[in-house]
Amino acid sequence: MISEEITEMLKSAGLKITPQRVAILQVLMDADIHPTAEIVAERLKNDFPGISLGTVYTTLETLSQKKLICKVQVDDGKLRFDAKTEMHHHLHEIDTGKIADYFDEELNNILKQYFAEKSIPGFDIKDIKLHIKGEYTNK
Amino acid sequence: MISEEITEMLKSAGLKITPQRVAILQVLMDADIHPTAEIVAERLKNDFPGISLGTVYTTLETLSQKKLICKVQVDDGKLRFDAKTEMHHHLHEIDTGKIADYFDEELNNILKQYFAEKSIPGFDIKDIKLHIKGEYTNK
DNA sequence: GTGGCTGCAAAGCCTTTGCAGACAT
DNA sequence: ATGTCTGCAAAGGCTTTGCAGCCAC
Repeated sequence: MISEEITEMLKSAGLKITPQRVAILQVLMDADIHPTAEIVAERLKNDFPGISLGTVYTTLETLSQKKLICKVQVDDGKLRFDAKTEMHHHLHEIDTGKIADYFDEELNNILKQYFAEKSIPGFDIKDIKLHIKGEYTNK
Repeated sequence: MISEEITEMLKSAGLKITPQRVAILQVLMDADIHPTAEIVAERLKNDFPGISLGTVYTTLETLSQKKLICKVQVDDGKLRFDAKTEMHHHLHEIDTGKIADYFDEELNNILKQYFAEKSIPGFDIKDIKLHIKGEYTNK
């Protein structure tokens, strides 16, 4: 994603544009996996040698509150972050604890249709995410 | 669940039968929500005034390794535990952070059939769990 | 110029670990 | 009898908080 789009995202969320925030969002959007705060800080070390881990934490929290990113948690106890906002699902690799994104439009349609017909009494669904646990067979 | 069944579960997992372990499993199985270690300890205070929080943690970890219970995590950063072993799903109430179980055999069948036909390349699925986020409308 | 943001350090909280005594088998 | 388990306390790791100086606006 190009820097101007990121700037625009921050601006429309009512946040000041700082180099750190732009860089943190950039890292998250380019990330293959769902990084922890520490991983984000690590990847910023080249461009921002002086960046503070505390700032990364607070920035991620801020972005999360503004709904620009999401928090993700698995059973390893560390908080991870996700810049994807479209409906998607997660593949948990049991051995390594890694989480990959899983996009499946056909599945989304099945789920939407299912819950359109059969709603859960008294519960208003905002989001559905599949957590698919398993392991890679050959690699 | 009656105490003899719990004893049997522990025995077949190769664990020694101690009053603490039986009580912890009992609490988890009777729990309406998914308790944290602290909540479990709290509920045990009546019957085991001297029980240690550390013991609760280590016991829950042991039970989890023996697959008698599962770890559950949401975005509040606390580890929670679940004694349900059948396939089921979770309703996250956004406001309160509470997690309720959601059983739906019809949905399970749809998911099983879907992934039987359309497998994910190179990925061997062990478990599928829906995390349904939303809020209760009227209560 | 002003309010918000960063960096740093300290504190906080949840969880794990180490060890001595106690217990289940 | 012995190997495991409990309780306690200390340590550990991740995250939050407080504050002074700095920066975007």
